[in-house]
Amino acid sequence: MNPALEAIWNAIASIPRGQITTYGDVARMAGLPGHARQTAYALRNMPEGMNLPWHRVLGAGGKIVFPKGSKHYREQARRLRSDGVVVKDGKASRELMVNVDQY
DNA sequence: GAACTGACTGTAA
DNA sequence: ATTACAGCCAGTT
Repeated sequence: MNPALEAIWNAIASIPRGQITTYGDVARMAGLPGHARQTAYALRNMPEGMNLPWHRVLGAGGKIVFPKGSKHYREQARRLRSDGVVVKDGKASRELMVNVDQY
């Protein structure tokens, strides 16, 4: 298959609950620096069955890349909050998750 | 192989 | 804060 995509999927799967990252970071984790868009491609074309925490992947600065109010946008925001991540005005923050982890 | 495309990113106005 | 634009790079036309 495509080893690059598998590396990316693998990297995403390794993101701990309550933690967030960016497209560029995922690419770097997968050993593909500068391939942020490849991460996007991998997410877009990910198989149905594999339950990846795709919602923990955000754009640079921790912001949701989908158009605000779009279906995907709401979905991602919901999942993030479900992870204990604070989402404010399209941007996700890890600040409160520290507290969550402590309890 | 050229042209386009995009769940990206950083810089500039 | 918002918008435009130019790099970016693999995949698809």
